[in-house]
Amino acid sequence: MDNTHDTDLRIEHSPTTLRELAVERLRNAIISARFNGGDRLVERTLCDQLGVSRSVVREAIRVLEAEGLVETMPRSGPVVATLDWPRARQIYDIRRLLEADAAAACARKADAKVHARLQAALAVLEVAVSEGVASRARDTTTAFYEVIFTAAENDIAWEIVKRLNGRISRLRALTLASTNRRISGPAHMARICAAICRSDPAGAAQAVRDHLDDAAEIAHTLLIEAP
Amino acid sequence: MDNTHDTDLRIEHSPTTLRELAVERLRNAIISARFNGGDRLVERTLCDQLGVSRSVVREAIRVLEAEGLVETMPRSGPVVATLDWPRARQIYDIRRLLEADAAAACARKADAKVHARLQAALAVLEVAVSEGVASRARDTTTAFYEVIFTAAENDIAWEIVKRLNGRISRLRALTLASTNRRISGPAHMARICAAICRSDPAGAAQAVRDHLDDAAEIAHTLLIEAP
DNA sequence: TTCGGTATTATGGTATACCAACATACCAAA
DNA sequence: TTTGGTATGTTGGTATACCATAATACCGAA
Repeated sequence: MDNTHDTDLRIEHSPTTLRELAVERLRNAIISARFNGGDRLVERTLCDQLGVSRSVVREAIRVLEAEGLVETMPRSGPVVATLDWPRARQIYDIRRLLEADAAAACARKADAKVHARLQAALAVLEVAVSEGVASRARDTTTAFYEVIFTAAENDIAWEIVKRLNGRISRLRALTLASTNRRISGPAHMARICAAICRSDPAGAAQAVRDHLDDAAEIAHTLLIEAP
Repeated sequence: MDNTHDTDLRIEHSPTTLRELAVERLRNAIISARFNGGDRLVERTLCDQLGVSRSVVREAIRVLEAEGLVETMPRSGPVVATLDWPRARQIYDIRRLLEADAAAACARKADAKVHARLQAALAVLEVAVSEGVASRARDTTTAFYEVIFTAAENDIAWEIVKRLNGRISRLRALTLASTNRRISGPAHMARICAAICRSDPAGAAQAVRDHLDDAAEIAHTLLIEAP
């Protein structure tokens, strides 16, 4: 009996708790605009809606607070976070810094496998955007960037970016799909992909910055002109 | 009766919940190394130590998990997060990006009041470091950076940086106080302060990067050579 | 009709109870 | 001594109870 690979028999059972399910369900409800910015999140109502006890709801709210999706104000309990332009601007600024850095690192480190993965993600993304379903466009873009951050070995930055994206999720869906752009969302991604695949860190970083400059400009228009 | 400043009479009473107190107490216990990386955080034990019910403890743990100070593994409950060099490296990388950007923005935006505030914070910091109490050095450095981020109007980035600093808190105290540096911690801060006060964005950003390069190198030494 | 006082309801904060799952201790048999 | 089976203890996950506070409704007096 060869015991060299004992770890192959290890049972890795990670039970999903109600809390985790509640977090995910609420997060999606917020991101998909089922709950809008400023909406009260009343614990007992959420209990009814989710079919769980208040303990679970409260802990889930703590998690979502930490993600910036929920704000708890004194005397009025948790509400869905609102987003104004100054905050959105900050989020785009931070993303620009972190995503450009990750793209550059990815361009330096990526091998042929990563290139293939990135190109596959781009293809899926292009289909999703052309189909015009905002949530699909957003999810496939997230997957595209995940390839980049994973290859860049920046999982902490990726966690931060994901959270920031959660906070601007409605904006993001709109800006990705926006048709009044000089360069479409997918075309921006294609430029990022091309720069990474020719191992051009500076070009990749610049392509990311271009994309985010564009997205931020659209977000600004959406937030300032249609409050 | 002039009602122009009705808001001056507004009572802004924000009650501090047990949860908030528990979060703060636990966070400090982790940051100050009373709990070390890998230590089990057993709920019922924490209840006894903190003198609160399990509800409060559980919600506090959810918050600290979100900050990255606590990790909950399947089947073994929450433990204090450990820190290895790859993760520390990422944290220093992200800080470098965000802090350099904030310093540059601060250098562009700061007026004489901000300069004075920054210089005052630097003076306090220098005293604290010379006194050799690590927690004081850390807190005063945090205050120094808070002036910068506030002036840069980057409160979201500041939240992120604070959290990241929490995760490397023990390292941070050691690197700030480290005496085997070509340029001391306070001297680095003085360079940052000087660049900001002469309104030199590029110089400020570079001074921050120099500081963080130095700190990361020391952290690397500490983590790799003394595991 | 307006206003003040009181009663009622809603809600968040906190404590406690219950249960399932896992870990550990103990004991008897081989 | 080793091993298997059982009992016991520990612990996290979840549900529920209780309480204080704030908000709202209601009613009577001016």
